[in-house]
Amino acid sequence: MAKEHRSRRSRGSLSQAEIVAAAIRILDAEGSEALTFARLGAELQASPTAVYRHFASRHDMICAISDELDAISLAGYEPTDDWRADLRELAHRAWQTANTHPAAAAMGMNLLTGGMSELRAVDCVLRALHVAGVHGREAVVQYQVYVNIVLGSSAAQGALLSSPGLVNPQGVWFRTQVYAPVDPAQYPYADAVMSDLRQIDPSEVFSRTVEMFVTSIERMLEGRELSQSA
Amino acid sequence: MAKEHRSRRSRGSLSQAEIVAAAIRILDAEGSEALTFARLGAELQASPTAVYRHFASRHDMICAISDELDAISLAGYEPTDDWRADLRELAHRAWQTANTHPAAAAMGMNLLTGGMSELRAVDCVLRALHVAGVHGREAVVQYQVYVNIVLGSSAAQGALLSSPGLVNPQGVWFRTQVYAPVDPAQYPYADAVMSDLRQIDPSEVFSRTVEMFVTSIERMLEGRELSQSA
DNA sequence: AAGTTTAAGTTAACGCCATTGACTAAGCCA
DNA sequence: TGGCTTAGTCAATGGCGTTAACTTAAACTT
Repeated sequence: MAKEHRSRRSRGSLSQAEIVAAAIRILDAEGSEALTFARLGAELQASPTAVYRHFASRHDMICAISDELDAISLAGYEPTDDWRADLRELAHRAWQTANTHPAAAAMGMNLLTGGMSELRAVDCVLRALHVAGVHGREAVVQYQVYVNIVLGSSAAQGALLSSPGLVNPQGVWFRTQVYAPVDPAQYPYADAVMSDLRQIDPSEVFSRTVEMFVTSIERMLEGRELSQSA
Repeated sequence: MAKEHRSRRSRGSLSQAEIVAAAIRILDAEGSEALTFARLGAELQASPTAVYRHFASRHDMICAISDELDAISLAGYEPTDDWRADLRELAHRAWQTANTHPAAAAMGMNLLTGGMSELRAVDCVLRALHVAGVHGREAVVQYQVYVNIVLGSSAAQGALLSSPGLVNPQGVWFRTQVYAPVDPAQYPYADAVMSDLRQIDPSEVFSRTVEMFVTSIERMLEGRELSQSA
């Protein structure tokens, strides 16, 4: 029963990058509740408090994790001349990341990380808008709409996938707590489509949302041409 | 220094409704970190653990708070025959609630509460879509898009308003942590609009997003008419 | 109305967690 | 080689959600 003595990690063997990688491993395998300093220490084969030499607080670490999600999403991305394809691609990448690392996405994807990868992501979206012909203040507003939509939906997807009890074996979602003794006639519209509600494909909803955005940009550009020719 | 003895609360004097009301009061005044069982007990002038007679866990209580946010948003809402106005009105109400109770909104607005008010909200949105002429599976998908957008944006707004250090005295947002030593030339598009980024009006972004949704429904209906006349 | 039952409110405790301060030793520079 | 800096470690702390056992007042029974 003697506590197994761990050899002290050599000086400089830890880094923010390694800690973030370990954290994501834990989140993927055991969910958001498992991400504690104790568990992190075990994963790193280091003292639980060693992390504090690299992050000021848990929140700081989570921001770094979130920024790493941005980095993962952008890895290998190359801008093109097709702004539609770029906006779809960037959205798709965020969505993919949320599906690959749901707990991490639920935890940090709607946070402002203040990190380099987030800045790069901002730049990529703004570039696509610029290529489309959206500039200045308008670009910033549209950027914010896009980010809200893409990151909001992705974070929600992460939460859905990583919260046990919300997803059944077939992978479709349902409500844990049934709307108890309610008169169905009181909520006829909800009642009528209850069965459909359980069978929504989240990725279809997401791509619809993204298409909605792309179309709205197209419309804006069309409107601009009209007013120019007038 | 003797501990002030509180007279025991009489037997049925606590209720889920009163607890939720107290919780929202605390969240509004002191932010999400202040919502502890101890603080809640003080607010209710009751034992911290008394809450457990009414909610199975903290998470259950938060779901109830979230459902109350739905109730607040819907209070006084009356459906009309104008589906556009109804969708705007419902979105505006959620947004208003997020601005009035930011910490509560940040905490629970993208949760599935399983409560009655959520069900009523679902019914209201589906009704508006039905009036518009969107039914069945299509209605469910559009409903989900709408909910993701409205609740996602509102929850993000709540998080923004309730996280200290993200909002300056003038009310416009900025990043706490500046993107440290980065070559501006590496992210030219982000760099070019940095000053604009700090001056976005979130409510403008929100109404743009809602208009985008309404317009996309209109377009869908137009397309439907075209294919019918063909 | 008296006795019984039930459960809401209380009390005290437990275990987990993030965080801190003091300690240790490994790499670095003079 | 010897001191200095600091990453890694250890031990302790305070706050938190949660639980079990206890109290007591309302409600039910006959």
